[in-house]
Amino acid sequence: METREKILRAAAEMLAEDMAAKLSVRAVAARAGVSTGSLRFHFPTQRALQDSLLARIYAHLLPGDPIRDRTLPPRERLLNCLRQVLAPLGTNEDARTAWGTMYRTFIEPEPTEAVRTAYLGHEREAERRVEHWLTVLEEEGALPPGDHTRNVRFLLTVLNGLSVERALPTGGSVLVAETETLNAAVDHVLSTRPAPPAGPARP
Amino acid sequence: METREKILRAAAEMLAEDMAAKLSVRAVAARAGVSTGSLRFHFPTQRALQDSLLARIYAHLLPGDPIRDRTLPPRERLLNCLRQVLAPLGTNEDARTAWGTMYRTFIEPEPTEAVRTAYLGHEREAERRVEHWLTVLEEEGALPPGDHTRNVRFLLTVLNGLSVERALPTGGSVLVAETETLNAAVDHVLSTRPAPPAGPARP
DNA sequence: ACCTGAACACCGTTCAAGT
DNA sequence: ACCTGAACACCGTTCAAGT
Repeated sequence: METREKILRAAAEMLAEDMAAKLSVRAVAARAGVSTGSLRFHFPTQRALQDSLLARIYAHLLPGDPIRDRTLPPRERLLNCLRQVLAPLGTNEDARTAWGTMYRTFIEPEPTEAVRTAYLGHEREAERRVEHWLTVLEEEGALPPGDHTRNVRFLLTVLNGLSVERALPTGGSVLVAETETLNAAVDHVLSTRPAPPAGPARP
Repeated sequence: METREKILRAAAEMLAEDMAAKLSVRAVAARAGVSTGSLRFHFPTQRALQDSLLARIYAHLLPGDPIRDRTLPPRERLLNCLRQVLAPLGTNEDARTAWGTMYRTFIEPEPTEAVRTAYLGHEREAERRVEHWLTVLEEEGALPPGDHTRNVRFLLTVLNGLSVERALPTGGSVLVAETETLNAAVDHVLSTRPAPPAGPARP
């Protein structure tokens, strides 16, 4: 087996055993049975390793890419992408247990460096996905060119809010409220021009 | 000046010069002109230092009753109101324990009728608050008259998202990301006319 | 082209020792 | 009670040297 693959598998194993595993150069290299230098040869930076790993995991977890479906208008496509993030959460019971593991893994324990970097890995992967969608829409001209990080953060926060609301007790229909809020968020993103290179706040 | 104060100021300066400054033990200690041991004496952990710093910044940032303060433009007032919701959550440690009780109270247990109504009470109270703000802005003409429930739900979802993000491990500065997202949300609300009586989506 | 492992410059935290 | 600075156990990255 190629070294690169050995490294990725070793890292994946460690992550499977503990969602918040440390994944340091030396730990992964030792587990894979290679040297730190070799690991660095294949993954020039620690972040590169984590990104490759999470990208692989997420790819295996949810295929399909509604953003490229040109038969639908941009708004509907972005909406579908966002829905695809929420879908695996389920509703009620499912969402509650999903949030249970989320809570126990990343909120309840002391935010040690291990926990922190594990979470930040997931966060970066999520950012990359949303960024991808916005980039596609930008290429089509549905979104003005520029820096999207502001909009990415905004959408991720909305998704976070909606996902906890799925786990919380609910009054009426979650789904209509969710759709309305998603619509509002997408509206906002599709009607703002991206931020200029610098500046503290306010588009 | 007391050492503790010197340390906090040194850290504040460094953060002022560069929002993404490193704030390592040695860097801050050197800047403050104290030893690393002394810094550890006043702030038992690096996180303790960051928490004290952020607490001070937020405290300095938040005055009282913001929505009626006609000296500020509507946007800033609504922004301050939203911040005032997030403020008592605290950051890091505080936010984590706050979310702990939230989780154990409303998510973990079976959503019995008792749990449900208890939560819905809180939710309605939050809705009433936000509704109040939007009504004030409507009376001033900053917001077109009509039904605000859509916008209320939207803002509450954003607040939910931001509040979990406070409890989750954090990468860079919570402050700037939070401010930008709040700005985006307020922008959206202040630039939409309220929805007509019925219809599935899209203003 | 791939791999090794020592070396470098950093971390945060601990702790005996001073005042 | 406060402060010092060395020491410890870790990082991620670099790089001359090997195959």
